[in-house]
Amino acid sequence: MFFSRMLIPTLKENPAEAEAVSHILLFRAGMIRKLASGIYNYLPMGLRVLRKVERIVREEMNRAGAQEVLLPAVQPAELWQETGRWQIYGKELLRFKDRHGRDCCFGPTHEEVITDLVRKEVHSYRQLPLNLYQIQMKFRDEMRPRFGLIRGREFLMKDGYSFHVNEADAEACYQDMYAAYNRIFQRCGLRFKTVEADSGPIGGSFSHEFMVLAETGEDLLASCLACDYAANLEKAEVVPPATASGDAPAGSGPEEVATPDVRTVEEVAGFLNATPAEIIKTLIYETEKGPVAVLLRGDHEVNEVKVKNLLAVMDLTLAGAGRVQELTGGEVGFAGPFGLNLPIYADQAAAAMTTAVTGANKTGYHLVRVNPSRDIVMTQVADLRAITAQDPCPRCGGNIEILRGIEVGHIFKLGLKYSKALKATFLDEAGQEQFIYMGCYGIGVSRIVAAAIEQGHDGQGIVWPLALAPVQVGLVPISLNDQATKDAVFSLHDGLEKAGIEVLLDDRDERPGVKFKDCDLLGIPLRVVIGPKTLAAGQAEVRHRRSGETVMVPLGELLQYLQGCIRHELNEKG
RNA sequence: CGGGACGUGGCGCAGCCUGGUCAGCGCGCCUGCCUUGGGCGCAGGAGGUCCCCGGUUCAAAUCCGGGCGUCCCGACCA
Repeated sequence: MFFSRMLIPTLKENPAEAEAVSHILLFRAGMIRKLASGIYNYLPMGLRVLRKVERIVREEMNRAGAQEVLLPAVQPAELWQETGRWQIYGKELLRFKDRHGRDCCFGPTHEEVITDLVRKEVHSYRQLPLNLYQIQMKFRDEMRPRFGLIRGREFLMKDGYSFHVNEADAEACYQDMYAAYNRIFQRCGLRFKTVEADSGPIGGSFSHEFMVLAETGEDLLASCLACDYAANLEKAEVVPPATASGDAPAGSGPEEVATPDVRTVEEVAGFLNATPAEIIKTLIYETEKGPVAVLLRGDHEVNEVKVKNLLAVMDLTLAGAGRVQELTGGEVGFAGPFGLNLPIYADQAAAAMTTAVTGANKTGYHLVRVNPSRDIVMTQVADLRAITAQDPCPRCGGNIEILRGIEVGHIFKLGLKYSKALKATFLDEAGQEQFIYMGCYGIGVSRIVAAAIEQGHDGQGIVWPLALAPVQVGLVPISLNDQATKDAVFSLHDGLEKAGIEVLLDDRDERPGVKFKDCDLLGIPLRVVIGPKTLAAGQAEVRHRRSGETVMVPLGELLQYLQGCIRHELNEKG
């Protein structure tokens, strides 16, 4: 591969519109270009990386017994109406009409299509189980695409669906996929964490997400330092407080105190000379089942997913200022659990407090010396807050650390949701008609490209894991005007290619400095420099991108040396 | 969808407040010379509906109104 003939438009300056490192570097390295918000062109080098990820995913999926298919990107509305998602999905679903006026959408996911295929072709338990996957462009009309490839509207995804005669069989498949996913991300050379995830309204006993660890990740996860427990923050259980609740505080009951213009937890704490942990905050939420109040200790954060799951609601929104006034009688900042005509859900930590400060539902007033178990009528006490680094691990009691990650994979059991909606059934051994049990497994292929950069970069540019690099070796001649150098470098290029090594020869009429900069920016793992001086010594200089380490290698041993580096690097990752 | 910002040669920006003298700078690109171990130097050159529409004005990149696009924060996310 010759640099001079490739479309690799590298840039010296950062693009104004990019903020995330991966976005900036993909852009500067000439790997992607934006066509519209959240929609990108992949240029040759970017596409090569994407293909590398695809290839690893394919190999491991196939190895795990899955079969590749390719489903249509454009789907008819009828299927979505059958599952009811045509109505539910919202504006994220890109809808349009064909020339006949039929409603269509660009597929954001393919449960409908795959289930339709299977219901038509599978009728007997003898045909099951079946594990089908595809690697395909999806389109989700995100309200806010961001961070380049991390959250685009159009993105490449591997989505797989499995079909089973029963839940036990689905679970076995889930375990296979779990193992396959771990192999995939390992082979991609990523530092990642497998975490328990919220399975959402679809239910199912478990769900896992695969998170690439990066400071810039959009997701938070809790990970135990002592055992292997790790969970998405949305999911991580909080251990109930050890102190027994119900001890009445010494002295009298709730007392109203004037707290003019004191609204936030911090303000209340400061004003009453208390700590946030001695305050109960009352959040008023709107749901499709009506408004509710949620009680939390002042220093804790609500976990809305837990609240949603407890209430079994889809919509959960903090009430606006007007509604709060209407429902509590006080302005925002003075809501409390007394005299509310609402169901009250208390987090277990709030419920266990012995003496607390709450709002008085009257602007300018709070109540002190509140004992929740004695004074507050609580509809239900539950785990409703987000875990913190101060909480113990719910499994072993060890210390928890909170990490950031980028979700690159998600597996979960779908159960019968789609097979019931679409009537996908089979006849079992007894001739009984049964619904097919399903599983679902996704990988954000294009997102992995970006995630790898978020995790692998330095001041000079991208630092690819060898398995994902667009090419393995960058070959840089110091001067092409020197005939000996020119000859050496071209024959070396051919030799390496023949040996199956991916090499990019920088044959441009540029100064060495320019080539070094671009080589670093592109993140090519191994750089071979040939110049009159090294040539005279019968050697080549090999530089490792990640470590910056430079070694002189005799020309005769170069191929072997490079092969050794590549093999070592790839094998180490499984 | 709420909040904030931006839109000027391919890219990054200045100019706008205080209308004219303003279309400019750096990078990139083209030609030539020179140079060749970390984005070199010199000389010459090409390239712009100043996002769009409308208004104010003798005069608009600049002021006003509307629209479109893009980015950032938030909400949202099988």
